[in-house]
Amino acid sequence: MIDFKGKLQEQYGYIFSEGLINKISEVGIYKQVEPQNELIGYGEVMKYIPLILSGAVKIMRENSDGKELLLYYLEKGDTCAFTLNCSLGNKTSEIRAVTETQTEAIMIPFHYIDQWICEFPEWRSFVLQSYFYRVNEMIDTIDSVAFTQMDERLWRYLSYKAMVLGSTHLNLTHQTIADEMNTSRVVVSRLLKKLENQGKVVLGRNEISLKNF
DNA sequence: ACATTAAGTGATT
DNA sequence: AATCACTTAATGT
Repeated sequence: MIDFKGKLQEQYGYIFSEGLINKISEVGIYKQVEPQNELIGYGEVMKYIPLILSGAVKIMRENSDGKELLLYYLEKGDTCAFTLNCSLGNKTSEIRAVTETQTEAIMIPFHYIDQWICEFPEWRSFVLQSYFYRVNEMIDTIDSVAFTQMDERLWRYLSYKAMVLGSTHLNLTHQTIADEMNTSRVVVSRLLKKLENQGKVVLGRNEISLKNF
């Protein structure tokens, strides 16, 4: 077995007690996933909850005709509120999770969630906090989708992406952006052109660089 | 050289 | 802001 305890300590040591860290290293399964791999599909049953050690996982909502919307990213130190939601409620996944970069995670069999809530107070607050945090983040995205103009939405999307990936240089097509924002490619192209004229981005084929960031 | 894919643009709803 | 229809540019084979 790979020794992931050090990484666990590094990422979660400041919230979790020694006892909990030990417990996690015992029952957790270390996984390294390449970019663009689907972790959870729509309607699947979750058997594990992930603790992210490094990398980024994008969480998307999808409707029946394959239209998608990016909800948020999971980063190091995060866990997925939706997984908690469907594990505790014994439901299938309402979302799709795809790795954006190479990602390291520890998968914990879901029945420990409940158990540890009683045993470890810091686990309970961790679970509650990630719930709280996601609810807030989702309210932000709802606001953005419902009340914000496309140009600003696009700028926020690019900024967020740059933040998560830790780079102002993004490699993606206008079509991909359109899909993730659930709009059309033409609109994205036009707005990107506008941003370029404002000096906020530099465009290339398959690439976008953010300026004054 | 040709086909394919990404991006740019005017006109219409 | 979305869709259509078409052009132009970049890339793969």
